[in-house]
Amino acid sequence: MVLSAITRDRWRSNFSEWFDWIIGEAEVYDYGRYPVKGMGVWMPYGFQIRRRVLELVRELHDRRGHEEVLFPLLIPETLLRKESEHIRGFEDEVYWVTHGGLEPLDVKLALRPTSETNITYYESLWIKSYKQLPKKYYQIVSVFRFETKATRAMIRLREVTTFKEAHTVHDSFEDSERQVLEAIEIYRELFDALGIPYIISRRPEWDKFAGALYTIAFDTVMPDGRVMQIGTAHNLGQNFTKAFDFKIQLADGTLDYPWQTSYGVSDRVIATIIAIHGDDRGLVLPPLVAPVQVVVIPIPVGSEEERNAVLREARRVAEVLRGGGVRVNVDEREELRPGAKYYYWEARGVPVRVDVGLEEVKTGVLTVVRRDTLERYKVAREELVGFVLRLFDEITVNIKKRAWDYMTSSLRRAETMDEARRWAEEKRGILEMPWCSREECARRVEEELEVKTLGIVWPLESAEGLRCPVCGGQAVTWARYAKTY
RNA sequence: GGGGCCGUAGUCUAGCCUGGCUAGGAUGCGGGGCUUGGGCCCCCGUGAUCCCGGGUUCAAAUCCCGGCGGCCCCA
Repeated sequence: MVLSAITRDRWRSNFSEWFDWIIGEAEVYDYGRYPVKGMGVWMPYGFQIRRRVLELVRELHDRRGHEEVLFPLLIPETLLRKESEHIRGFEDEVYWVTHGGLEPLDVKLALRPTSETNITYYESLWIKSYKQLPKKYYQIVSVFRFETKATRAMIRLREVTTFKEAHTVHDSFEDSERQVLEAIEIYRELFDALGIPYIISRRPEWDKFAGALYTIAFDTVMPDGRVMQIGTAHNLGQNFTKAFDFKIQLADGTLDYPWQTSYGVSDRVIATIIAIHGDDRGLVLPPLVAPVQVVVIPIPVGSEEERNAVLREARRVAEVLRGGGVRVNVDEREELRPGAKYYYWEARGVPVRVDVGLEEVKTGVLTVVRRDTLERYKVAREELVGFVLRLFDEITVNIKKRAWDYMTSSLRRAETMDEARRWAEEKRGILEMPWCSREECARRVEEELEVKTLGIVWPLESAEGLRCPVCGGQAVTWARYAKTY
């Protein structure tokens, strides 16, 4: 019974290939053969992971007074064009419905790329008074973007099937600022619960959401060292309410345009769970979102009677676990040998496995194996539930720590371009450098190091006393750079 | 935006350059036997309009053109 430790060679050195392999192998997402570019299919196992993640997302929003709604998929061109910055940002990647049957439409209809416009329109109908505020809506829907760059399974899609977008309305700028902080808190809690590490940046002016005052973004580092945006929060100011002539009555009786925020996460959260926690054998799922938390593998040997005893014990073990609130599955398939089942469930990232053979039947001591480290434990049946529940916590803590360690190790600070160039040769992770706040200087860094500007450290960190490594001027803040998805 | 590689059973792949046999193998799937503590083995069977459209040719998976789709690198 030789047990090799986990490896992450393929995961690390050939991440792209690994990712495409595992989403198919684990039956999460079928991508690459739907006859429309950039669109894939959630398979049953993947759908269950997605559902658990969405349960968490809903809970985090509901708990803070958000109300779930559902708006139409089609947005008339007239509505989408109301806010000029907004449409300018999206114009070249909107899908348009131009015909109804054979009849050309008078007004083209957009497949929503995001829903600020049609939601603001309805808010202007529903909300009349400051007494109704703050108002927090959210919906979880498909959005469409005609990506011109290469599309990627779950990461860069033309149909993003899991877009949670929250939209809020406030009677003052201050309250909208408070709301941005709440959005950040929600996403912190979300990512913390999933063990996903992140950094928070304020996006540069030239990369903020089209129509926003500013954008705060969550990024994480993928195994290949590239950085991926996993969540954003925007303060929309009064840009959309003005464009829609949406006024409310304030406490002092005057009329004014309310303030808005919006914030979103997508399929990329699920892609990140897969990417960040995985290893060469496949997925490693946090118990919180694992469709199957424990798989029981019967090992039937010996006589008919002995084999039945093993099966009975396996089922009993599963019942005991179910009684403890654990999602458990007994793999009774006869056509597969135990070894094949181990590989099967490991690829799917089931957090804990329990083996039941003749030995376990005789002694009442079970063999428990954890997915994240593949460590084995011998556990008396009476202690199983408590042990497994504690093990869930341990796994959650362990994979989170492992992920954060990786993230932290991929963060570098440099104060000169020479240092930065040395960093760029590795091309892994995130670079932080003092910045004078001039776009020109950040652009120079982008060009020379072949990176993108993620933005500035949030919350704001002063770089007073330091020099901008590009122009030599007074630095104001720390800027972040990385190769991005 | 620019460049490169690729598309053959459910999946992976050989064949393509140098056109010509029944498109070969692995895996999967169905049946049978033997097994079962880390992907067992053996036998039988099954499964492909060679991505789509057009062209060249006596003959196209193979060569040419166009489209659709996937992957990688660079801006």
